[in-house]
Formats: sequence, C-alpha cells, structure tokens
Amino acid sequence: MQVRKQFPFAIFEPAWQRHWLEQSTFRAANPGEPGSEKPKYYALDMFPYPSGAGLHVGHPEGWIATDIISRQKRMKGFNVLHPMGWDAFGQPAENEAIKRKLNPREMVREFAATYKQQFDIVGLSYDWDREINSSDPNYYKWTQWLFLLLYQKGLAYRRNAPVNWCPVDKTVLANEEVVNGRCWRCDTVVQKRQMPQWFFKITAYADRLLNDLDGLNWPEGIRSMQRNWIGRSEGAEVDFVVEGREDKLRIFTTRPDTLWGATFMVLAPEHPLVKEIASESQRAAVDAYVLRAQHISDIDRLAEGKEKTGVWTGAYAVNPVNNSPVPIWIADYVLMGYGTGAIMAVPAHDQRDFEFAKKFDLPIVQVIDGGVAVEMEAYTGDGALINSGPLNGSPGGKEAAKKISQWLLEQGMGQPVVTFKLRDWLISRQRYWGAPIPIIHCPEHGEVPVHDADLPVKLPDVAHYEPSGTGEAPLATIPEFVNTACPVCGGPARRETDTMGGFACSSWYFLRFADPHNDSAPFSRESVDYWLPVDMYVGGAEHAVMHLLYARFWTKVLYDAGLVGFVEPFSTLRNQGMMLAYTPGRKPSHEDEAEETDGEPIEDWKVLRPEELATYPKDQIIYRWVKMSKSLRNVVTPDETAEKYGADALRVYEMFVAPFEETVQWSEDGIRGSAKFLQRVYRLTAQYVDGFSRIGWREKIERGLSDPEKALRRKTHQTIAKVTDDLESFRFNTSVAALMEWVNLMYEVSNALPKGRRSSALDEAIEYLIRLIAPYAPHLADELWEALGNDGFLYRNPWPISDANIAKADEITLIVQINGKVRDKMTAPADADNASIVALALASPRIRELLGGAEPKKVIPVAGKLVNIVI
RNA sequence: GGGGAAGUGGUGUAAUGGCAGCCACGCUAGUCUUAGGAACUAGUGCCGCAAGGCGUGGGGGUUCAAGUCCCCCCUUCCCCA
Repeated sequence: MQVRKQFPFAIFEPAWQRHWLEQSTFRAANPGEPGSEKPKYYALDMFPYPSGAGLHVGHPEGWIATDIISRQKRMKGFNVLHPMGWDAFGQPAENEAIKRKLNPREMVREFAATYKQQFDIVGLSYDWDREINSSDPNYYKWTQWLFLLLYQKGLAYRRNAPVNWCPVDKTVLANEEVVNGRCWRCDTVVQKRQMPQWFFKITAYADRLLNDLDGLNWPEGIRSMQRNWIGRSEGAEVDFVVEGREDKLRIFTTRPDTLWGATFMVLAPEHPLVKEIASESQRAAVDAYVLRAQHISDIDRLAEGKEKTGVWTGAYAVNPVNNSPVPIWIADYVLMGYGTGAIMAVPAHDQRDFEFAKKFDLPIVQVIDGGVAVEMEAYTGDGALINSGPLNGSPGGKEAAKKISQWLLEQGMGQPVVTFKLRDWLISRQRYWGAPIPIIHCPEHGEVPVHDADLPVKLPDVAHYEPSGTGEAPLATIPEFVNTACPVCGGPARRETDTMGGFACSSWYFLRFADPHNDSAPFSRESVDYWLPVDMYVGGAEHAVMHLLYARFWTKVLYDAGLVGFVEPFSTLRNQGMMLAYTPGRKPSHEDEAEETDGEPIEDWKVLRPEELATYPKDQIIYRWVKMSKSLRNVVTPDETAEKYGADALRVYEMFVAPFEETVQWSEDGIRGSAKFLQRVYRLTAQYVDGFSRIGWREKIERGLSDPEKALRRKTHQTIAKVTDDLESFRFNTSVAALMEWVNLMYEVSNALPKGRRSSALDEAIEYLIRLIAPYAPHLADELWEALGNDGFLYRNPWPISDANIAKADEITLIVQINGKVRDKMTAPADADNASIVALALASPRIRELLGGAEPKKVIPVAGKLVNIVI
C-alpha cells in the first residue's frame, strides 16, 4: 500500500459501495434462514417522503446514527434488520406533483431513485431487498385491508362533522395537522366546514395510549408532548338549572372544589340555548354579539391578554350548591368545540374569569384561602376552602375536587367525569393521491366494505387529479371508478371517493418491513414475532404527536385483533437535532408588507434571493441561523460534502459536531478536522501494513513492553470500553473524541519508535482501531482491513472486547487540596487505601510548608482521587 | 399562561458531587532548501512580569468539596394554549 499525501477516499469509497451492493452484504436473514438463529436487532429510520427538493446535510444525521448502530450490532453478532422505504402517498407528494405538473406516480419513482443514490453515497447499509413504497398497490392493498379491520372493529366510522378545511390544499385536515390555526403544509389559515368524513376512533384507546407511555425508552419531551396531546383531565360535570325554565345547563369543570365561588356562567356564542334564554331586552345585543363572534378565528378568541368581550343574556341560572342566582353571559373566550360549550365562572381562581369579572363588574367570591385577598389576579394555587358551606376548612385541590364530584353525584347535581383533549383521528382526504377508502355505498345496504378478494381498490390512472375546490373528491368525477356493484346485492352502488391521509400508510410500514413481499397478508405473525418491536427508532421530533401516536394506536388495535404480540411498536426512540444554516437576509421592505395577505403574520426578516445577495448593500445584510431548507436557499447537500471531504468524513463529522439530539449550526470549518483525523488513521496504518501479522502481535504482546507501550495498551482497552458504552447510549460525539485521543497517543508511541521497528502494542491498537472505527467510517475500515491482508468485509468480524485488567490504571494522579483548592499533585498507586493516601498527602513538603505546623481540622480522603485538608 | 430542553474559552463542545475546559475548529510562533486551504512541533480560559488570583447566565443555599444537588431570578429554543 502506497502512502499518499491525500488519502484516496474518492477511489476506495465508491469501490466498497459497489462491493457491498453486489454481494448483498446487508441482507437481513428472515426467520428460518441461515443467520436467523442469531439474536435480532431492528434499527429503523422514519421513512421519508422522497421530495424533489433533495437532501441536505441535516437529513442524514439520523440515518448515519442508525447505520452506525446497525453496523456495530452486526459485528456484535446480531441479525440486523435495517430497511428503508418511501412514504410516497399524501399531500406533500401530490402538491409537489401538481406544482411541477407531473404524474405523482412517476415523480415519486424518480425522486426515490435519486434519494437511494444519495443514501448509497453516504454508505448507508440498508437491506434494499425490503424497499417498500406506500403508493404501490402491493402495499396499499394492505393499508386498505387494515382500514377494513378497523371498520369491522367499529374503529372506523363516517359522520357529518365540522372539520378543518384548508382552502389552498382544498382538503380537510386532522386536528394534528393544524398548527396554530394554520395548515401544517401550506401555512394557510384553516376554515371550519361541515362535511361527511371518515374517522378512526383513536379516543377509544386514549387511556392505553397514555398509560403505556411510561414503559417506553423515549425522550421525555416526546412522551410529555403525547401526554399533553391526549390531555386527560379529571373533573366533574355539573348541572345548573336556568331560572324560570326546565332546561339545565351542563358544564364541565376541572375544579369542582371551587363551585361555591361560581358567580356567573359563560356560554359560547354558538351554544344552542343562547337564542332561547336571551331576554327580550338583551336579545338585540346578544344577536349582534353572536354574529360578530362568527368572524373571529378560534386562535384570536383564545389569545392571551386580549381584552375580554361579552354580553349578558338577561337570564340567570342557579348555583346548585348554594342556590344563589348567577347571571348567564356569552363570551367568545368559551368555545363550543371544547367541553360542553359552557363554563361556570370562578373569577377568584381562574385568570380569564377574573379578567371578565373585572371588566363587567361581576362579583368575585374567594373560596380558596391563598393567604392573601384576590385583588389583582386570580389565585390558582392550593389552600383551605372558605365560603364553601359544609366544606369550609377542608383542603382544596385535587383530592377535594374528587370528593366534591362524588358528592355531586350523590346529590344528583352532577358526576365525576374524565375528559380527553384527544379527538378522533380524521382520516378522509378529498384528494387523489392516497389509498382509496375501500367502502361502497349501496342505496339498499348503506356502507358495505369491499371484499378482501377485491382488494386493492386501485387508484385509477388519470390525466387530471387536481382537487376540485368544491370539497368534492377528484375520484368522484371519474364514473368508471365511482360506479360499481354492491358486494351484498349486486345492485348499482357508488364507491367511496375519499382517500386516506398519508398517516394511515405510515402507521404500519414498520411491520411490513418484517415481511415485505407477503402477498397473502400484510405480514406473517412469524416475521413480526421475530423482528418486532423496533429496537431503535430514529427520526425528527416533529412527528411527536402525529405519526408516533397513530402508529402506537394501530399497533394496539392489531394486538387486540391477535395479529401481533406486542402493544408498543418502538421500544427506544431518539430524535436528531435540527440543522441550521447561517443565512443572509434583510429587513422586510414596504413592498413585502403590501404583498402580505390579510391575516398573515409579517416576518421581521426575509431571506435574500441569490440575485439580491450580489447587489444588496453589505452592511444591511442580516445573517441569522435558521433551519436549513430549500425554500430558504441555504442548503448544503451531503453529495457535495462527500465529494469534497469523503463520505466517511461527513459521517464522522456529523456525529462529532454536537450531541446527537442537539441543534447543529452547520459550518464546514470543523469537517476538515474529521477528514484530517481519518487521514491520520490511514497514514498510520499505511506505515505498518508491511509485515503486519494478526497472529504475530498476539504472540509477543505479553512480553517486554516499554512504559509508553503499556500506556498505549491501557488506552486501547479503555477506548474499546468507552466507544462500546457511548454507542449504547447514543453518545456519538464523545466516542469520536475518544477515538481521536487514542490515535493521537498511537502517533506519540509511533514517533518515539526507532525507524523500522514495530511494536506489538501498536499493532494491537491498529487492528482494534480499524474495527472500532468501522461503523463510523466503513469504507476506510474495509479498505484498511483488506490492506492488512484480510479477506472479506469487516462487519463479519467481531467487535473487540475490552480487557478490564489491561484497561485498569495502576497509577493515579493524587490531588491534594487545602480547603478545597488544589495545592499539590503526586502519583500514587491506583489501589492505595485512604490511610496511605492521607499519609502521602501529609508527607508532601509543599503541603507541610503551607500547613506551617498547624493541625488540620479535618482530612477527607477519597481513594483513587484526592485528599482534601481542611484547616 | 402551561409543559419540555438548554445557557461553560474567540467557536463547536467535554466533565459517576472530587484537578473546569477532554477532543476538535480557529488563532500565534516555529520546522520542512520554492509554494501551501499540505504535514509536523510548541503554545492558546481571563487578569498578572511573576507568585498568585479570578472564572461554568445572575443571586442565595446545602456540602470538606457544586458546571453538576436545592430555592429565587434572567435569557434562548421547542411544543401546547
């Protein structure tokens, strides 16, 4: 092997990628095949939508991490499933196809091919035999089959419902897809519409989805987001009688313990009773207010700090616990869609009620003693109940709330209830590019599921598929698709023309990877029993409450149906951090502000277009760290980076630059360090390739090592342990630092060696270095492994095991402190006990001088570390 | 407003309650008879000639010992309202 100035990654990286591909190196053994007797490991990336915007260096961070884990697990003797596929159905793909005036089917195929090529450039070790595409009929056949499974279990149903309508994407959205009142895809303000829609009854699993979170090895942040999204709250429903009427007003409250403090009620303007109870004198004001509220979005209605508005209806209700009359108001801060659309207002202990009471001069009665009078703001803390009749003196809070709900039940005034914020999952989309919902509407038999044998209901090939804008699905305009026969009576019937939102496809794809070619079932029980659950799942945190919740839900449904034997699909989850780019921009101009459509927020910063960048005054350019994305024109691609520095350098750098889950400010300044490190590995190895013998160093290693060689050997075994540990806990950055330290020491030992001499300790280090670095820099490792005279791929060779006896230091630096400040350092035997290190410390001339004969008040020895002398 | 994460050199970062700053970037000086976006050597938290002192967003506390644990406050990011 020639020692070159620049290590020739451009030659050997593509060569090894070719070898791996040609020999199906990373094919996972199915149950029953040779290799399946090994323990299994399933490392999964969230499957991407292959966008035409292509990849940037932020995308591969997670893929590199799972790849490193996969490669290491193979070396540790696991049968590793590491698959990849395409989340090809859904709005993102369809919108892009419309914009580019392409057929989505062909577009996705083309983009997926590009992605695949980019994966290969980074050296990712996927088992491409298992590639899946959610828009392939062989895949969505089973998505439809699973829809029918949910339908038969009563977990899929159709009803007329007010839904989130995106006027730009021309379809409805699930609650989870509405972000701050806007469409998650195009950022348009969503509208409310009444339409018949399909739902999955995820609410039936709310408690299980909540409880099972506890056992998962997931980031706490994601689990808490799911808990908040599910939003379980215990409270009570209380009935208030409307004075002079039969009607009862039912309210929900999480604070039944403050019932005595309810001094008025507030109804949502849309509440059905509003019209009936409004008094003659108030009617005009009420009608005007109701009309006005219709034009304000939910977001604005709930906005914090907004001046409260409202109108008295002229009616009174009766507080059931003390029979006081309470006026009934309407106000837009109460929403019809939440709870019962009516609240009891307790101004003393709820801030919004407090503001309302102040504004309209309503009575405020304090019922929880917070130590001070409620004057400037509501008191929401705990305390003893006051002004609460029979409950005076007992503590308020959760326990009291429970007791009072029970008491309300006994009195027939209400009952304890558990509510969830979680709503049923809206799955209908009035779009073309999705799996058709396999239901037929028959005039005689109503909704009829399509027979299994008739699946898949194929998406027809059409020239035009743009959404109509009327809310009617594009499929409805295709008679050949719509008109069909009823599976029950054979009479004329119409197919359902809504398609499923993309999250249906991604709710089970991790199961299909276990058995991707099965054409008689979505997957065999045997395959999922062997491969699932996923041992390591990695992706972006943006899927916290959508995909991850839906996939958990489907898994539980499948468990109940006996199709899988586990209740949680992803044992361990890790999220990579965001990738930011330093991006030139400018203040918005007046033209920009004029361009903004009404209701759009005005950004305080605009990215500079390339043509602007050249001419814009330098001193007015404002640089910011913002998310890397095509639309901000700040993308750095993995291909260009790999071409410049090598795929291995890119991999090592992305792992080294920051802790895995941290946000990264991308810059090329550091990557040269990673490339340099790999080059140092290459050159060091090249120096000792001639005459290297794996047997040779093992025979000699026990004899005649110099002190530096012994130190190197210690470092070798310490590093093996460190890297192994760090990989287990996803601390890639510190593991790379440990490898660098070790290589630096190897150079020291090597440079001190007489020319032409070799050292068995160095040979040992080199061999283990190549193995340890293999998951991070697989091309370089295979190249060096071969250069050392070995056959085959490195991943078939075992991961090194650290020898604890060798790793153990026999000497330590003993720190001697006086009053906690370091005053002396000395070497001491590593196993010296407390008594001997105290003796050593006190014997130090420097310490004796500083003590000046004074008797220490206290001496604290910490064996193996330090002695602290207190004077 | 609620929930979560975080704040350490010029920069990215590292530190089972036990020497703050490992590793890397950058920078400074030097070596290699040309050149340098190469390689190597040495140095590099701040103040100070030095001895030494000071230092982990701010303020308290616990401890022989606090970046780390507790309380209060400030700032940034993410999620939910």
